[in-house]
Amino acid sequence: MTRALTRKGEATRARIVAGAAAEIRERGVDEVRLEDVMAHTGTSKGQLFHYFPDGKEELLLAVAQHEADQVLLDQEPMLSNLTSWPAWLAWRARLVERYRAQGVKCPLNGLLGQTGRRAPGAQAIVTGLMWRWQNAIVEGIRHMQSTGDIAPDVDADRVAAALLAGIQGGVLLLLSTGKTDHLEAALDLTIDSLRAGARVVGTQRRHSDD
Amino acid sequence: MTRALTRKGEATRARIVAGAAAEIRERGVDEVRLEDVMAHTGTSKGQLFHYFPDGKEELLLAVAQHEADQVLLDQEPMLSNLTSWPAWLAWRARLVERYRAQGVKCPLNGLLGQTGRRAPGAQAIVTGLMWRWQNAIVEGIRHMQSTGDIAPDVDADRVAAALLAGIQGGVLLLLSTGKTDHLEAALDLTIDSLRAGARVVGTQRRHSDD
DNA sequence: GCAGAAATGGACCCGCAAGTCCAAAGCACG
DNA sequence: CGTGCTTTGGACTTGCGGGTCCATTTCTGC
Repeated sequence: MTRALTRKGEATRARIVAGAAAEIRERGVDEVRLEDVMAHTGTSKGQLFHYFPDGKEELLLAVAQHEADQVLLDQEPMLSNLTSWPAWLAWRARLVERYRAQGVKCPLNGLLGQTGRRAPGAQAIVTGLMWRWQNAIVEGIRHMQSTGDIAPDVDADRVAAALLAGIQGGVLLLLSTGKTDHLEAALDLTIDSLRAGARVVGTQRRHSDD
Repeated sequence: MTRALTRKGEATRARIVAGAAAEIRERGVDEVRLEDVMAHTGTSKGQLFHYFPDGKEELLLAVAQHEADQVLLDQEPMLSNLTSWPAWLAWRARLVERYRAQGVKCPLNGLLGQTGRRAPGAQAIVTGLMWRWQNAIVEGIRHMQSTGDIAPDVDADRVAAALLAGIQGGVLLLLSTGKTDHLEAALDLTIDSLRAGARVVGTQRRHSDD
């Protein structure tokens, strides 16, 4: 079913997705008309329906996937290298900085609340994003456990779940309060508890087997 | 500008709000047409615009306020009486139970993401809700500090902010995963850290390195 | 029971934006 | 170069749904 796309066609398609994503980030899903996308990307209605035969729904899905990928990309290379406390702090800083800059214009907002209802596939995209996100955090915790920086009895999955929840909620609250206070508090308290855990365990230890 | 409302009128108005709220919870804001509300509440278009002269926007605002109040009411009397560890646990249980039952049908979803864009006032409603919510938590922490159950050097505002973020994120994740794992993890880890704090106080120095 | 106001019903209007259609232009490759 | 595709442009259709309007009924106070 993949239609033959020439290089030119592919470029146009990408331009549409990127433009639509920008527009949506700026003004919200249900404020963006196909006409806006056309104007903003210099395309015609014929093109839109040529590249997205199922219309708006298909376009929105493509945008959602694009934005989901972007969310994780924006955290790299920190997110994939949570291998020391400075690395964790750098990641924390990047997150706060990114969302502070972004302010109210949140892709997640559109992704989950709005796109979610219309396109059934959007749900899957969000779930996938969260899954990848949490996985990266779990990896980080496990690695820190392997170096003895985090106590081995810490439940990596559980803490990662709580941390991810804190981040999501922090961003959500950023949307209504305009402040990053909640995000920072959630990040700091969770990370602190991870650090404290290593000490409290008492035995500063290397660990290879379990 | 409060129009004179007879008892009957007031009842009708309330019926509209409650019916619209239910409908929206069930199917999402932008899937609900005025016509659906009419059918579901047994009212006519004339009535809708009689009680909500500004149309859908005004109705949505009323629904938002209604739902926001409900969110807090559902946590009572626990939320206002976080005066012992059993009380905290009861509150935790109520939250999890409530959201588990509610599943995907989340008023917040509609409130923030969707209503938020359209109605400027909706933002204020959400902010108000969060403010009241967090305040109640702060009160709880302060009370526990006054009884010595929580260490006095705990920053109540900060922990409450983190906890609220965890809850919101947990609910958000419930929407895409269908599981309450994140919500429970966030609640438990934060509450645990509050309990642990009491014991550790004095012996364990807080790290404040930079 | 009789003003006057509130409550109700529902027909109608109207604009908007998604989606359709086709004709024309561009391009690829033999 | 010419055949058949992808690509592009834009006019047109269409349905949906919010909002308007007014006629009718019901209620309230006197």
